[in-house]
Amino acid sequence: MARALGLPFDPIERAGETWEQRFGPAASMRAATSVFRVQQILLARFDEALRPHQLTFARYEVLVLLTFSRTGQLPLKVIGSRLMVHPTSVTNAIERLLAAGYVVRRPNPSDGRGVLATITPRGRAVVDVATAALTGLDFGLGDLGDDELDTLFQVLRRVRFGAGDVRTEDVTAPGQGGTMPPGDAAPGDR
Amino acid sequence: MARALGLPFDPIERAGETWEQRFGPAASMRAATSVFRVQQILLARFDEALRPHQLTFARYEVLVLLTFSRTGQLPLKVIGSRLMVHPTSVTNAIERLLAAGYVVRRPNPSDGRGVLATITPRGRAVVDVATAALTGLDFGLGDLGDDELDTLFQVLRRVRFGAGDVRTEDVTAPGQGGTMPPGDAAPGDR
DNA sequence: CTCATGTCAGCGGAACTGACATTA
DNA sequence: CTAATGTCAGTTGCGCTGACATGA
Repeated sequence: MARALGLPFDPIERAGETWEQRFGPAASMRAATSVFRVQQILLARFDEALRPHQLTFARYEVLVLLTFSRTGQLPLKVIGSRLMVHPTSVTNAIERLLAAGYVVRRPNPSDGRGVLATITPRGRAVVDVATAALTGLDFGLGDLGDDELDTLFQVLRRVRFGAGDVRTEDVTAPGQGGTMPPGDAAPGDR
Repeated sequence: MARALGLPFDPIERAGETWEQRFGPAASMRAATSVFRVQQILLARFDEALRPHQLTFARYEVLVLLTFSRTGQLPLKVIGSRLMVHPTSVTNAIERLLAAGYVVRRPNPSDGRGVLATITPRGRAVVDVATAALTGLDFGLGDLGDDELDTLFQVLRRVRFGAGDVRTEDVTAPGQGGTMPPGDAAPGDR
């Protein structure tokens, strides 16, 4: 759990005031610093909730992705590209999930180089309880209203798209997306 | 640098659609996941910009905090509480900064248990160039306007305060804060 | 041949725990 | 005495690099 600080002032706001006197506009620095701090808070909450199930948030995301596929299995490369993690991190996460009995590995019959990770019944069961734990926490964002949650998502999406997460020239317009069925073999997964 | 993905769709938006069919409202999950991804993007950008100066973002923050103090020195405990990091992490960061010649350590004359970190002229110089590098990147948030930067800060602040970063019962009201002068011996640093 | 997929060994940085010394 | 400050040793988790094997 992230330590509660209990300072009588907001350290980021305080830093922003000094920053403006010293360096100039502080809006970017304050926002970026806030992203870091909130990520730290959320990660601590998630990992605490998931630890009893021998999961970290990163591994939980892998399992959820597998449950979202039609057949409960995905090539490792798809896992990496969807979750935006390094190939070696995928290998490592799958290894841990394997040790916990949540997935099995097998060669990809349609690509001799590839490996398929398949979720097990135990894996599906732990996803259910872990998801209940996280939604019970409101994903750490229970202090925000629906409008604020959506605002947060929209603003951060602009940052993500600017970083090249998505080929924006042909992405479906926000708000009317979803014409493409979710599945495990979506075109363009690279 | 965080890998640019170039997916033809937004993986978080896609996950949110499936989530709603499977588990229910996805607003919290989408927002939380977005915070994680943006933090990853920003950290990669910052560390890339800071690496030539033998700094990480965490160590850069320590140096900036020191330049913000009147005398250029702070007890390690104050560094830890302002930057919200674990005591052993402070010790480690100071050790690295010491090795790079950016700070010196000395016993705290007014508390025999404590240690003061003092920024060196080299440290002040590297803060200037590193700050120029980061502001040149707009802290990774150049795709956002001033209004969005402020919205992001405000929304994330609600999350931070909810986590106990600040004793909200006596924090100065946002927007008219700043009555307390910035300094290195602010009351209530614990 | 090139390119893609994945593993392996190893490294760096960060956050943590528990034990401990020192001092307020 | 208790509580606070900080260090030390060690662990975990993550993200990376470089080298490599295998197969498309």
